[in-house]
Amino acid sequence: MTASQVIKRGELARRSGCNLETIRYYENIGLLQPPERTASGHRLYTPGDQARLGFILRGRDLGFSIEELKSLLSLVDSHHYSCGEVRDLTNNHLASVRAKIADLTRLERTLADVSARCEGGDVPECPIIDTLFGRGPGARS
Amino acid sequence: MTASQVIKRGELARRSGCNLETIRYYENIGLLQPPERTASGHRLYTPGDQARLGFILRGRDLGFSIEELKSLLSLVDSHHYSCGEVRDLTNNHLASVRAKIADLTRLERTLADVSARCEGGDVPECPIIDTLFGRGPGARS
DNA sequence: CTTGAACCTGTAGTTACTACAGGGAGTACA
DNA sequence: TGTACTCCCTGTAGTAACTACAGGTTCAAG
Repeated sequence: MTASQVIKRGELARRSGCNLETIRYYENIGLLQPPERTASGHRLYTPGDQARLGFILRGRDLGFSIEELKSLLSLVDSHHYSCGEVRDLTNNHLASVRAKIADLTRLERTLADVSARCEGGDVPECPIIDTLFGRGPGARS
Repeated sequence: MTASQVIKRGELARRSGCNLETIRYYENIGLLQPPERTASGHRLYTPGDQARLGFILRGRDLGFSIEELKSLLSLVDSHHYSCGEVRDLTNNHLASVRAKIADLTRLERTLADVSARCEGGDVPECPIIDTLFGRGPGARS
């Protein structure tokens, strides 16, 4: 490991695009392992650390939660993970993403519907307000 | 206002389906106005209060944020709101819901894609892990 | 040798709640 | 009248996933 491959937190933040504080946060919660330090306490990140942060950031972009990423990383760390375990975790996450899309799509339809019934303009009668007060058409309760 | 129309917090929670503590929370942050109290300090909610909570809960179900609900309620409270203002607020919210759906749909495609490339089973090679480490096919960086 | 950037630590703020601890009030029953 | 039990009161802490700040070292350049 040559010295040039080892970088400090600011440089890691710049290279990875991750917020400086977030890197420390990931260490605090155990996603990143505590890196080596200089004599005066500055963190030194190896290429391995950098790859691990990349893993975390890509996982985050895919919407994995911290807990899911911990599971994924502990599988990787165990060195005897199976592809099947990883796929199960991914498919569970995929299912929750699909559930969220379904929820939001229902919401979208309702909102578009209620907005379409609204004429806009300067009048004080508003079907949206009526809906929210439960006195619109098709109101339940 | 007859006494039977005025209810306490527990009853309001039961009738509205809202969590007991959430009612107090909505008062603390200014969504619900502080209700009348008995001599000993118990809150008494009028039908007007009950309608306002209903408004808030329906708005919440439509995905409006607390801040958006505050805006909506202050329009209603002003008694000279226009339908146009309400519709603008709704359409902004609708746009953000659509943006979320678009984000999640992209996510869903990527996840489905990467999961499909995964054979599962007991092997230690996994395209999902490879992707997360940035060494899968089509990896950027 | 001094300035300024970068680093260190712990802690507080964000959203929208939910839950709990520790106490006072209201009501039913013996 | 006592007491048991539920309800209500308050303030505070916890959740997810960060982000930001204050107050204090350390490093690197001129």
